[in-house]
Amino acid sequence: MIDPVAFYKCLADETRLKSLIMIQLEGELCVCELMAALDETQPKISRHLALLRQDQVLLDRRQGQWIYYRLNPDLPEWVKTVLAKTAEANKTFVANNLKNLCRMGDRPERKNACC
Amino acid sequence: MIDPVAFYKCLADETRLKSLIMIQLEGELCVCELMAALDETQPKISRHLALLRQDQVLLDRRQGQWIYYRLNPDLPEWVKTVLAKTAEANKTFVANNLKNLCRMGDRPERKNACC
DNA sequence: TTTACATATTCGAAAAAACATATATACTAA
DNA sequence: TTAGTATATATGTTTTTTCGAATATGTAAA
Repeated sequence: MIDPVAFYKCLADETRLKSLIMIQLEGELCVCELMAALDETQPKISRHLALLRQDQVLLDRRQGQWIYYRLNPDLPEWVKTVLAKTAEANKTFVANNLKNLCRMGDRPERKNACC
Repeated sequence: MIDPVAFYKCLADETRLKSLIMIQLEGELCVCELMAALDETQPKISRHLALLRQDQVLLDRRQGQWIYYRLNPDLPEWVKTVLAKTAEANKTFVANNLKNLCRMGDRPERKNACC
């Protein structure tokens, strides 16, 4: 059960919507990757992700020093559809941000520093 | 072209989201019908509908003293999908409001007074 | 043209959301 | 243990949103 108004408040902010779209497209992202892609401060990203986690839209997982966020697979079907369609139809909205996205998983030589 | 953040701000308020869902389900509703269904004041309904009109989500049409609001048929496909899925999946969210909905079109004997 | 009804808009106050800054926690490697 | 990196949270402030109340506009009927 999810409150539709609360869900849409999650999407009604540029930082959160871009984070969600990029996570939808990439599968999983950590805070420092989002900081680099969105060019925003750490507390700002962290605060918005905390909100998405509290509303059960995202799940988090720690791996070493990093905390990765992903979509909650138990979301209702209609919510998954909304998120998928939104990401698919708004790739240009995050195009410049995706350019600045460096995936740490793609660079195992960097064991101890983010982007 | 529609700004996805602005679009989701439209959905991020109980009055607006319920209005949109009911309009999606009913096809077209006027202000006084929404007032009765949502049990809210006239300026409040009117103000929220004005916002939805400004953002091109709704179109309005005057018929006599009443102004009917309907979905803008020229919205992008992904937006229409989001609205349709949201309405379909959240009928219980507006169930009590639909109970209080009196469609003036169904009562042609009332030529000069709303619900 | 007066009266009633439907809707829109304005304006100031209240509530909510977002922010920057500072600080706390947690993990890693030396 | 210490230093460095990543993330979270607390706090006070600013911005945005929402609201109620009053008022204005437009239509219809008498």
